Parts: sequence; C-alpha cells; structure tokens
Amino acid sequence: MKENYFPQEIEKKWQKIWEENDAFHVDDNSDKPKYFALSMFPYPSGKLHMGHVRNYTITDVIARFKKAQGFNVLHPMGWDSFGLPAENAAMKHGANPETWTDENIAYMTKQLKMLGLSYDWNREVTTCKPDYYKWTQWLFLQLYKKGLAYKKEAAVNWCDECGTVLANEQVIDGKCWRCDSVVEKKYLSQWFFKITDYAEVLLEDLDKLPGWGDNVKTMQANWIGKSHGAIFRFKVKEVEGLEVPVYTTRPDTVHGITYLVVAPEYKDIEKLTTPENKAAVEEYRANARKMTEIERLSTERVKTGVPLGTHGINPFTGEEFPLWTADYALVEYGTGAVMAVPTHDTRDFDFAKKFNLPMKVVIQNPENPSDCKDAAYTEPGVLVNSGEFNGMKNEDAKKAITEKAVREGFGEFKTQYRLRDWLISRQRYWGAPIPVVYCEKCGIVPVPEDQLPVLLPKDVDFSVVGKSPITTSPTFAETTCPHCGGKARRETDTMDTFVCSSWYYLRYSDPKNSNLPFAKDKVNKWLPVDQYVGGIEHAILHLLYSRFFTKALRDLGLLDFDEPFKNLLTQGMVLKDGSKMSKSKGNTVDPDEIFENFGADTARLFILSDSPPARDFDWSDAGVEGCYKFLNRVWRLIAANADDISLDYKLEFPLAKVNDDLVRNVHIAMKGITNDISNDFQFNTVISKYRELTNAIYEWRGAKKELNAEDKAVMSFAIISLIKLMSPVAVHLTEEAWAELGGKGSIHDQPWCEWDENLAKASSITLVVQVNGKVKDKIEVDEALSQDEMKAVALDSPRVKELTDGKEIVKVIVVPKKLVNIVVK
RNA sequence: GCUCUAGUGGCGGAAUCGGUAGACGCGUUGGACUUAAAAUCCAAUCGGGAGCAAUCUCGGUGCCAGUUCAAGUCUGGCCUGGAGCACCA
Repeated sequence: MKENYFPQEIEKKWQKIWEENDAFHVDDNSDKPKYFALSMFPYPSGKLHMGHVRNYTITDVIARFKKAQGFNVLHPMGWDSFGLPAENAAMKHGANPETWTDENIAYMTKQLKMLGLSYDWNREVTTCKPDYYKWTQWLFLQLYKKGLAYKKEAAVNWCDECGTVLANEQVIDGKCWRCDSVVEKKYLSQWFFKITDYAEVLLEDLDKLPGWGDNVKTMQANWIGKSHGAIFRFKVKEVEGLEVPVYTTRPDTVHGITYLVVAPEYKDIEKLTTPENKAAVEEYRANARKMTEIERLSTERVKTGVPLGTHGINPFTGEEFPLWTADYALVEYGTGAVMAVPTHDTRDFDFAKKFNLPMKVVIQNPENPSDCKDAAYTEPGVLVNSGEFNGMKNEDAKKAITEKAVREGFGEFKTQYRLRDWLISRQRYWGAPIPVVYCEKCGIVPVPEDQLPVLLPKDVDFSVVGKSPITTSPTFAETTCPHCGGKARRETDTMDTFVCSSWYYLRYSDPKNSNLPFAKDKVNKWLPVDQYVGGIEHAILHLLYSRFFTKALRDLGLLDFDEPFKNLLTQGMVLKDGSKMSKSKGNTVDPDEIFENFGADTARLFILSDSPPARDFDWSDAGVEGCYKFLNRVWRLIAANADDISLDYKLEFPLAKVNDDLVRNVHIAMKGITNDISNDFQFNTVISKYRELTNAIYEWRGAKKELNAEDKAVMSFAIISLIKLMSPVAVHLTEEAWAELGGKGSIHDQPWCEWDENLAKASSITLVVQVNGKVKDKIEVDEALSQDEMKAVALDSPRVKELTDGKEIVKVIVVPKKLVNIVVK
C-alpha cells in the first residue's frame, strides 16, 4: 500500500471500475426490503454548486448506509430540464435550448460521477425528453378527463421580462420568483389544475407525515389557509333583487356593520354604482387595474376607496349602510365583498377612520370595556348592542348568529381556503406542450392518447420578444381536429415546469415504460419515497404540487398511496463568510477546484462535518484543509499498519477478558455512529466519532512497541471497522484501502458492522459525587454497584467527608450508574 | 402583524430520560523534528479570583422569574436573529 494518499488517482480509478461494473444497479426483483432515497433533481443550469454537493452527498450517505443495512436501495438521479434559462441562453447565443440543456446535463453528469455518488444511472429521468414529456402530457389528459384541468379567463400574474404568466406561488413580494422583475395583472384565458378540490385533504394529511419538519408543514397549512366562518347575503336598497354576499370569520360582529366593501373587480359592481358615482368608481377601478402587485403592496396599508352610492340592509338590525369599493377587498378570496365592522377589525378601523365612517361597538370585555375610539377591539368578549344576543360570549354568538341567518334564509356556515387553483399555462417554448387543440366546431378537443407526444416544433425563431417562440413555428399551430377532421389550431402554451417535477419521482420506479408513465405494481412497490432530501425553498411549491399529483393519480386509480414522501429532510443553505453563495457576491466555491485539489472524499467529508444537515453550513477553506488532513491521517494509519492487518482476524476470547480499551472503543464507535445516522442523520457527530476512533487507534498503537498475535487481531478489527464505518462518506479511500488489504469485492457491498451492547461502553463508570448539586468528586467504580453501594462509596470520599463534616445530611439522591448528590444543611 | 425556527467559548458545533456544560474540529499560543520551510507529532486553550505548585474557589448555555436535591434541557414572560406568509375579511 502506498505510503501517501493520492485522492485524484484513487478516485478516478474506482469511478471507472464502478461504472464498468454497473456497481449501483438496482434490481426490481430483490427479496430485501425496499428503501427509496431521493434527492431533489437539479435544473441543469451549467455547473454544480455547493448546495447540490451538500444535497446529493447527504442522500448518498443515507443510501449507502441503508444498503449496508440490508435494504434494496433505489437511489436515482434525473434532470428538471425544461425552463426559461435554456430559452434565454438560446436567445443570447443563437443556439437551441435543447443543445444548451444537453451540454449542461453532460457536464453536470460528469461532476456527479466525480463526487462518487451511488446512482443507478439506468434510471435517469430527463423531463425535456419526449419519452418523459409524453407522459406529462398523458397525465394532463387524465386530469382533464377527471375535470381537474380546465381553462378559464382570469386575472393572472404577468411577468413581462419572462413574457409569461406565473402561478400565485411564483410571485414573491410582487416580483417574479425567477427574474425578480415586477409582476403585473393581466386578463387571459389560461389552463388551471383544480388543486382547490384537494385543499382539505392536503391539509388534513399533513398529520400523516410525522417524518416532515413542523416548519414545512405549517408553511403548507398557512398556504392552504383554512378558515371557518359564515356567508351573509345583504339586500341592496336601490337595486331590487340584487344581493351582495360576504364571507366573514366574525359573524358575531354582524350587528356592528357600518359599511360594506366590494373589490374593484367585483362582478356586480356596475349595478351597485349610482349614476352620480359612476365616474369616480370607474376611475378608481381603472387605477386598480393598472396597478402592479408591487404598487399595491407598496401603498403600505394606506387604505383607498370610493363610495358606490348604494346601500345595503342589515337583516339583523334593519339598519342601512353605504356600499364602497376598495382594493383591500380581494376579488379572488371569499365572495369578493367584505362586511365592515370598524370597531372589531383593524383594517376596517383604518378605513373608517380615514373616510370618517361611523362605528358601533358590539363586543366588549366586561372587565375593561373599550370605546374603540383609538383602535379596534379584536379580543374575545361579550356581545352588546346586538339585540337578542346581548350578553352572549362572542365565541358562542358566532354559532347562534349564523344559525339564525340559516333559519331565516340569508346566510350559511362556510369553510374557506386561501389556496387558489394552480395556473399551469406558460407562454414559453421550452416546456411540455399542452396537448389540446381548438376546433372551430368542436371547441376544446384533447389530443388522443395515441397521438402523444405532441412534440415541440424545431422550426422556431428564438429571437422574438413579447411572445412565445413556439408561435413562430409555421407548422405547429395549424392542425386538424382529431374529432371532426376539420380545421383546428393547436394550443401553443406549454406547461409550467412544476408540472414536470410533480411526478418525476414516480417515473424512477419504471423509467423505461413505453406504455404507461409507470406500471402500477412497480410504483406501488417503490413508493412512497422513504427519504426525500432537498432545499427548504421547495417547502410550498414543489412539495404541495407533488402531494396534489399523488392524490389525484391515486383517485385516477394509477397508484395506491396517499403521500409521495414519507420522510423529508430540508437541508440548510451553504454559506460563505456568513452569506449565501452567489455569483453576484463573488463568494462561490467551484466544486471542480475542490475535486482537483483535495478530491471528492474531502469534499464529501467536509460538507457533512461542521453542521447538522438541517442547519446552514458555512464553507471555510481552513475546514476543507482540516478534512483533507484527517483523510491523510487515516490513510497513514492504514498504510503504516497494513502488514499487521489481516481480514480473517479472530477475536475469540471470552467477554470477561476484554479489558482492551480499543476493542471497547470500536464497539462504542459502531453504536454511536449507527445511532447518529439513524436519528436525524447527524453526520457532523458521525464525523467527530470517526476522528475519535482514529485518535484512539493511534494512541493504542503508539503505546505498544511490538504487536503479539492478539494485538494484531485487535488492530485488524479496529482498522477494518473504521474503514467500514467510513465507507458511506469516504467512498473512494475506503474502497482502495479495502482492496489493498485484500478484501474481496467492494467495501460498498459489505454488510454494516454489528456491535456487542456489553462492549459498547466503558469498562468502568465515573461516579459523579455532588454536594448540594455541585460536583465535588469523581470516582471510578464498577458498573455493577448497587445504589446502596454507590451511596457508601460517595460518603466515603475524603472530599465529601471534608465538606459534610459537622453538617447535617438532609438527603442523598442516587442516580443509578451515574451520580450521587448529597444534600447538606 | 401572524406562523415556524434558532440563540452554548475567538469560530463551527457537542451534550438519549432534567444528572460531570463545552465532545470533535477550526483558530490561536508554546514546544519537538528540520540548515530552513512544508508536512507531521506533543502540550495548552470559557471567564474571574487565590496559590511556587499539584490544586482550590466563584461565575457562566440571549434576558427575567419559577419548578427541582439537580435546569443548556421543563414552565411562564420578555429580547434578538433567520425563514415563510402577509389588507385572506
């Protein structure tokens, strides 16, 4: 074995061998229990960044650990390869998005292989390839048949920079999630997925996911935004037969209504406007329409609005109140109209203050009544000024008042969700074409399944601005109706890339299937994913969409499980000097350089070493070097002792004779490392245990001059165990060492180590002796000591005698195998 | 504002059940080896105080209370950072 560690040489050698042997091939027909370890697949942007390295290393170690533990592990990789950057790059360089994407995939594949990841590349999935997007289109058709895909005219978020619409979830602070430019409102006819049909079950089933972090679950719950309340319908004094329904979560405050607000886009707003107010209302609405999201937000809660001139009638009191329009009422939520109770809602209060509208207190805290002159009172209380409901607790009144409305026919109980339907149309080229045609006679006609895939046209001009390049194809749009054979036009919109990534994990179970997206038995065998690892930035979008897809496909009978991802690990960001690595800050670290200078094993070890996976990780050059030095230290340890190590060592002396600390230390490490990986993947402590064991072997070896036969067995046991324990992380070094020591096959096919509970602890224990809760002495004692004996030993300690001399011992607390606390006065 | 999450040495972090706070590493300092450097190895490293010294002593896990023989860990209140949502009626 070479004296020095040359990672570059070793790593290339083994990567080649693994590839030639198809070493990580996964067999569908194994007797072993299955385990599906999944990383979020990357967008092929060009090069791997350190976030990828962290993500894939974590999953790889999990996959290898589970494999060693006897699972049949599915650990695949693929490419989320549709999307705008490819199209932009094509425009910029006059190339084709496909070429650009293929080149990036090739480069990044090379990098992934250099990282030594144990992927079964036979199962690679690439969303922009026709053999994949054919099935994205097919799934669209299934959802369409079920009524879960539909087209409607809607106010949409328009990003001018990207020339496309965005889903609600893709608008961040009024800006585009991808290019950061300001998002505008536009009215367009677009395709939607009816995710709202699944709002309740998407919320409820979060309880079925104990393996997800609470942060992600609450984010999803907040996004779905369930609330309980009531609908009340108000008659309009000036317009016979027209009613304005409102949704409220505070039916208890209904006697306090002093005005009512409808959104500027409210459907009946024109009927509700009197001729005298028409001009002002029109102007207000026109302004609201022009406003971008960001402008609407930047008004920072300064309320605006204009009166409509008409009046509503409160069926509970007979009182009349004015109708207004204001943009703080949202047309998409509830009924688009709000009953305003300024005394008990802060927004209504602000609005009423500004426009000098009347207020009426209807809820009070009897202990500390408020007149609501300076602020709304939104706490619980008792009803006042509310007729028959006076004196009732407001929580009880919610029910009683709604019941009255139900009885008298002007209201009902209502559960409301914030979640909106998922807008999937994109006016872009580089996506899966939506497989429908528009026929003059037959209307919307889905493309028959046997005509899939609808291929992206190649004869397009990428230099066009403000519209989709796909529309420039002279051949694409023009087609015939599959139904009547007449003239028809193809849909030129493509699907949001999140559609493609909402089902890719299912395809891994059966990636080559040309008859179906996946066979039912295979998908049921491999799924759900046992461990999903990825960034927290996908907590809402991708994970919610994937959950929706899984549930919809279950209802279509395509699979038999409810949730796609059993356990979710959201890894923290990789930082440099305290801030996120980014090209603009110039603080990026190129993985290629790390591979070249230190090797992939160092990169893998370091990225796992300093922080637990869920926390942010601060990259430091010194830390990388520290890990490189450690691997060198391990190498030297093995190389220096290689001649004394035998793979068929025998440690066959009776347990009682095992007073060798090294043997115990190895067992302690085995137990500790196994537990640390099993409990929340605490790789940082796993690596500190590698170091402890390495230090212990060095120390043990340093204390001996000559090794006798038994020593050699102990040495062999220790070093081979270290190699085994480190094999999921330092994948190349351990493989080389295993081979050099004469191991057969691959270290990565060896079973995980097993330890003896009796040996996985120190031979004696340290009895901690406290006086009044403070540590005063430590005594090495036999573990078998009874509680009385422990007490006796503690009281016998000279230190204790000294400290308790002349004092009264009030109490002695004995914690078995640990501690004695003597309480004195 | 609401929801989630975190707060421990110079730094990253460790500490199954409430039971030795600071594992392991980085950094720093001193030393060995070397003509020298790199590499490597050894030692020290939470703060204050006492002592020539071994050592002893006090304080210490964001802040303030509480429960307990015993609190980084449990309870109540507060402060700060991070993330998400945000006029959702």
